[in-house]
Parts: sequence; structure tokens; C-alpha cells
Amino acid sequence: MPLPDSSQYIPHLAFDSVIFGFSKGKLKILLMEYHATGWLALPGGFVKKDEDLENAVKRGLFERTGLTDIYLEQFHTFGSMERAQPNYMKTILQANGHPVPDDYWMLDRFFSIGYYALLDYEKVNLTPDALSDSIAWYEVETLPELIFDHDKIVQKALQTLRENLDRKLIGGNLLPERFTMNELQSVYEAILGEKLRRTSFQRKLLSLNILERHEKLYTGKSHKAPYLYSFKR
Amino acid sequence: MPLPDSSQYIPHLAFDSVIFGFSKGKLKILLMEYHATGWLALPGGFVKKDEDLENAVKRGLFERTGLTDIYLEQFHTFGSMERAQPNYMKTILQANGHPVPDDYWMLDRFFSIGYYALLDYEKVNLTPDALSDSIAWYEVETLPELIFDHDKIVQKALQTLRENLDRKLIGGNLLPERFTMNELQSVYEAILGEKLRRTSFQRKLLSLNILERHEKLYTGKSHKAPYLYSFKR
DNA sequence: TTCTATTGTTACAAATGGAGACAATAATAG
DNA sequence: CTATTATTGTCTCCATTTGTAACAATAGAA
Repeated sequence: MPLPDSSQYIPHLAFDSVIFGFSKGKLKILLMEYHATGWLALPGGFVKKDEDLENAVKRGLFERTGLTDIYLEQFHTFGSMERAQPNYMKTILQANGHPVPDDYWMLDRFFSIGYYALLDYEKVNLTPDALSDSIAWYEVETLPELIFDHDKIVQKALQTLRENLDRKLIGGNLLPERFTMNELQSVYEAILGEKLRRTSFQRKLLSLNILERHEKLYTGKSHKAPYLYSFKR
Repeated sequence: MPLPDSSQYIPHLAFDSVIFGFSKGKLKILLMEYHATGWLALPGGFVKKDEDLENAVKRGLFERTGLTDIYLEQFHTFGSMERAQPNYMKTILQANGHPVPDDYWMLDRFFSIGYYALLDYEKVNLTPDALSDSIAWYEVETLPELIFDHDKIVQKALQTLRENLDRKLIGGNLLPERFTMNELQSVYEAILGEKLRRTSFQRKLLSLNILERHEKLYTGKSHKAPYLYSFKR
């Protein structure tokens, strides 16, 4: 696989995606592991010269997850000088098995536009990119060290997600179409990093009139079966 | 004045500043009027190749207002294809009195990072840039038409400002160091675009314990003199 | 001294949110 | 079939917050 050619991309400009999923009560994000180095990074990409920014991000998301129609939100653009670390980037590119000229475009300084995505963990079909051995889920609570300033990017994404949680009612995007109140509460708790009161949460969300109540879910457990809900269109 | 040279700037990348001020009960922003065309635009600029993004914005603010230490917040990055309008840009550049080559860098597609700034209207010393006849304050309520997608940028700035108003307690940045409760309320009302209840507003802000109360302000009017307040450090 | 406009504070009502109580119920154990 | 257990949906009580109005204080004018 040859190194990407500069001519089709906007120079100095990239995006990074913080892709959130929810499974087994934990909030998780997708990370890529680069060849040979083992370095971990956010899935990202470049913007084609004739492509909308948001389209570029959606293209990247589709390539990694196989999904379209993903909830997507821009949260910050990172543009400090400290971001540029050509030596690290050169190592990554060389580990891919190619000689890298000193003036190769990917070694330049990059401005990165951060987006976060919320999707249904179960629907994802993971595919690594050309520079990576693997892409996998990592718990947000116990993230390993990331390359470049990607730790900072994740923290900013998480902060924005928390601030937007109530205002934009986005918690449901991490769940399947139908879910129980308890599952929805778990999503809120995982995002906020704190326990919520069951009764207050239920009262609050029902009072918003954004949920539709469906049939009960019989799990086989010996207790009252919860209703399934979905978000109104 | 020669046209700017591409070699010192990051190509395809710009910033636009929505600079808010408050005067006579009205929220205002700064707009530049381009030579000959009369077209109105947000003050913006380009990022030097060895310069932090935020520094570039601060440099631009200083050049237009003479102020440093301005409250500044990034709110969105605009990257759709529709932004590119080389014909308009060419007209602007030619009105500046120079032949413009077809491949001149400023005619390219640009990604623009939007920042809003809050400052004390009285402290500002306005200076137009090389392409502009003038820079002046315009009431947000009755903005004229702007060039490119600058209307959309202003609306997004205003939306973010409103969302951040309570959470970040930023209203005071539009006022002098010391102000009356009534002035602060007027700022909130101008930003939110709605009247607030005097007593609730006063109680709310005092209960936050972020204001320091100083001497009374005797205006010469025939009624009780209000206290002056400042924000605690 | 009285009057007017505005300010700071208080009082009461309404809405909201925290905390626990309680009945309903699905499956299991006897 | 009945009792038990765990969890759910709802209700009540209470504290806090916010909407609304009332009221006293007061700087200057009449």
C-alpha cells in the first residue's frame, strides 16, 4: 500500500473522531493501533480538496465502522504549535514499510478539527486503516496513553458531550432503537461519571414527553418486567 | 500596499472573529467594509506558519481594537464547499488596486475557524485593515447583509454565546470593571433577546457569590442610588 | 415637606428536584 | 398454589429554586 498522495487533500488540515459506544455499562471509544510501534491514536483523516468538511468526517466514520447516519457533532479545532511532532509521524510512516522524504506532506504541521460521534455499539463493523494493525474499543474510564495531543482531544470531547447531554437529548444515540429506562439511565451515568437517582431520572425523562412507551421486555429474571421505550421522531 | 504573500501563511485556513460590544442597551459587533464594493464582512485573518491558532486570533483582535487580554472563545469551524466564492474575493482584491493572478492563494477554498470575543465597548480603538475602508459597530438586532457565509457565522456565534451565558458567567466582560446590577441585567437581556425579571435576576446573581459590592453610584437622578459591583477575581 | 422613580429586600406561591415509601409483578422456591 | 425475591412504576413528602408581587428605603425634584 503506497503512502497517501498530497495532491488530493487539503494540506495542514485533518480531522479526528472521538467515536463513542456503550456496552456492558461502560462508555467506550474507538482507537487505532499503528503498525510496529503499538502507538494508539484516534481514528482521523484528511479532507479532499473538493469535499465538504462534514462529508470527510462521515466518510472516515463509514470506512472504520461501516455505518452511515451517525450522530455527529463538531466540538473543537486544535491549532497549537505543540501539535506538530514530525519525528513521531515519520516513525509511524516508516513502520508502514516506506522511505519517507523529509518534505513529505504528512510530516507538516496540522490543524485538526475534532468531532465526536455516538453510535450503537452492536451495529459496528470495525475496519483498520492503512497505517494501523487494528481498531478496537477502549473504556473511557481506563484509557491507555495516546499519541500526540489525542488525550486532550478525548477530554475535550467528553467535556462537550457532558455539557450537551441534557440540552441535546443525545443519550439515546448510544442505544438500540428500543431500550429500557434502566439502560438509558446507565448511559447517562456512564457519560456523566456519576450515579443518578432512579426515580428522579424516570420522572424527569417521562415528563419531557420525548419517549414513546412500547411493550414490556421479559428477560426471564424473577421480577417485574420493564417497558421498552424509543425516542419520538 | 501590496497583496499579502502566501509564503508566510497556512494555505486554505483562516479565522473569523465575531467581536461583541455593548453600548446604549444594545449588543453590537464589529464589521469591516471592503474598498469600493461596500461589502461588509467579519474581521478575520490568516494563521502564520509558525504561530499558534489562538495567537493569530489575538493578533488580529489587537490590530483591529488595540486591546490585549480579551475574552475569547472558539465556537465552530466552517468547512463546506459553498464557502468558496473566488469571484467575490477577486473583486475585493482588485478593488484594492492590484492585478490578481488566477492562482492567487486568497482565491482558494478556505476553512474558517470562528471565534467570538467580548470586550468593553469604551476601550476599543478601531483600525481598519488593508482591504477595508472602515471598521465600525453594528447592532446585532438589525445587521445588514454580510458577504460569504458571514451571516451564518454570526448566528452561530450568537447561539453559542447564549448557551454559554449562564454556564461561563461571561456577561461582565462586556462591561467596565464596575457596573450596576441594572447594567448587568441589560447585558443579559441584550444577549438573550428577552426581558428578565428584575428581582429574580438580582437574587440569582447575588446568590452565586461572584459579585463584590462597592460604593453607590450617584447619577443625579431623583431616586435611590444603585450599588456598583465588580466580578470577584 | 411631599412626590417620583428606582433600588434592595422580603413574602408568598408555583415549579422543580431529592429521597424514600409502596404497590405491582415476573420468575423461583417451597 | 402460595410465599419469596428482585426490580419497576408511581406516589408522597420535603427542601430548594424560581416566578410574582409587595414594601420599605432613598436621591433628587417640585
